[in-house]
Amino acid sequence: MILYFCQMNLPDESRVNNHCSIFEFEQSWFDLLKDDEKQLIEEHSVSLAFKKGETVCKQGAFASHIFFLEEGLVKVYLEERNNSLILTLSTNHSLLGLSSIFEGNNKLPYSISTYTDSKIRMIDIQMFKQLLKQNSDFSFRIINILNESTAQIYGRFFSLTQKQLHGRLADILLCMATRIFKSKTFELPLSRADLGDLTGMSTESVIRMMKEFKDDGLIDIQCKNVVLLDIARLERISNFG
Amino acid sequence: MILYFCQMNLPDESRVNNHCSIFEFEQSWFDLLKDDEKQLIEEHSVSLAFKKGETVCKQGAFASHIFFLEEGLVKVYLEERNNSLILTLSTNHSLLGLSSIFEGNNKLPYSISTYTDSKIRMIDIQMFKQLLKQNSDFSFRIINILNESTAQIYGRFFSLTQKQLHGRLADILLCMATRIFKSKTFELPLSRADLGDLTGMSTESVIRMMKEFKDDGLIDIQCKNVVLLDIARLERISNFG
DNA sequence: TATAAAAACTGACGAAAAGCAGTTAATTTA
DNA sequence: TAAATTAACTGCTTTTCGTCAGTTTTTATA
Repeated sequence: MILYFCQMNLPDESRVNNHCSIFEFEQSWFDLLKDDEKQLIEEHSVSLAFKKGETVCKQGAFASHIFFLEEGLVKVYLEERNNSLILTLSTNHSLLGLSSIFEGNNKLPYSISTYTDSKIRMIDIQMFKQLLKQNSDFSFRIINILNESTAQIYGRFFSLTQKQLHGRLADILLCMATRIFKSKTFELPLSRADLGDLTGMSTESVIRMMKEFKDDGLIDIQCKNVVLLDIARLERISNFG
Repeated sequence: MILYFCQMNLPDESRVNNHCSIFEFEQSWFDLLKDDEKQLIEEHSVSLAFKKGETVCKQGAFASHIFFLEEGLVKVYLEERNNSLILTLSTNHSLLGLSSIFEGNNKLPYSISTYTDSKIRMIDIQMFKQLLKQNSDFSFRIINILNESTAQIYGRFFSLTQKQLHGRLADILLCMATRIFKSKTFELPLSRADLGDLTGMSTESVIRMMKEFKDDGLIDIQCKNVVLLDIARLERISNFG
């Protein structure tokens, strides 16, 4: 039985929250700025259109912008030698690249690339820092955003280091359903290799585990189309590890 | 040959930085406060003495304080079921518990406990938030501190998920030498089990790897006393994975 | 629409690392 | 200072998971 665009009977966010890789802001930071500050942002930023699969910024490059994801889906990832680790997926209205606001080091700590066609506003980092220094309501909000993101990273850190493949895959599937697509049914924008980078496992293992989940009636997959069939059991797998 | 308190011929910080679990602030945040704000901090905080091994705060509890580690060595860690994962070790002058400055959630995201007798100033979190909202130089500095800590977590995240035991152990040993003890020779304050929680490996594996390193002439250990003998090779192991 | 290229998938194999059960050594504590 | 408890260590077994070497399917490109 495949449900299309089912009424969401989705897991309780607060429980999934912790092991989730997706990063979404409801908070509006822009509204905290004064009119002249808003204008400054507009003047010192441009909105660019990126195609699916394009690189937005490269780890190690000098940080020149803060990125505001107006629309799209992107991955934030570390790359070193042949290994790559996805830190978070980010959707609409995320503020990215905040980690480069660090006086000691002006290099980007991660790379960002798009999964779908995306619109990204690139905000001059010097100007952004200036606003942080002059508007404390704004910077307090940014601290909140940073802390939310840190909490997510902690959850993923725990998931990837303490759970085994079953748990990690369950985590990521639940996360996608609740956080990105807000539906039990969705079309995966990531390749199996990307799922591997996201869960810290090999591409082959991703495929094997997905097949196992399918055989067990937990999910249904046809290539990119995923349906979560038994969320309660997926949650148990996620919690059990 | 065992060197005691050798002149440090220690690895280049910038290279080790990334995979390091230790967290140390040179930056002074207190000086950015105005006199009356400093006074507020003093009035709304107490300095407590913790014995070795004591718990400072528990994950999941309501966050009521920011912790300033005036003296000592502590671990910041996640605990869930029987698993535990050390996020960072922190030494003198670290500001801890900043992650709980998050409007949406006032629960502590991690636990903290001491390795050595420690002096910790507990600062009322409401007052701390108040200062952040009114003093943007101060909150900008806090953003810097948060970002430094995030960068460290990323490095550890990468290390624990992409490297195997050799690399992870090398990472942590180099890190201790450069960051905590600032000497090739040091007395380990952590048990083998703690090293396991820090490197994401079992206690037995820690012991086995340490023995292997010893047999290979990389380090010398006698129970708690550690000497790094071949730092260049340890770095190669760290980089190679 | 044919061809090339990239993803998805499969099965066999082996390496890495955890778990177990027990011993020895080092600390506590009575 | 002896007994009890905890930590460190060892060898063996088992599990997990990655690697390799393919085939099949899908997608992109000429």
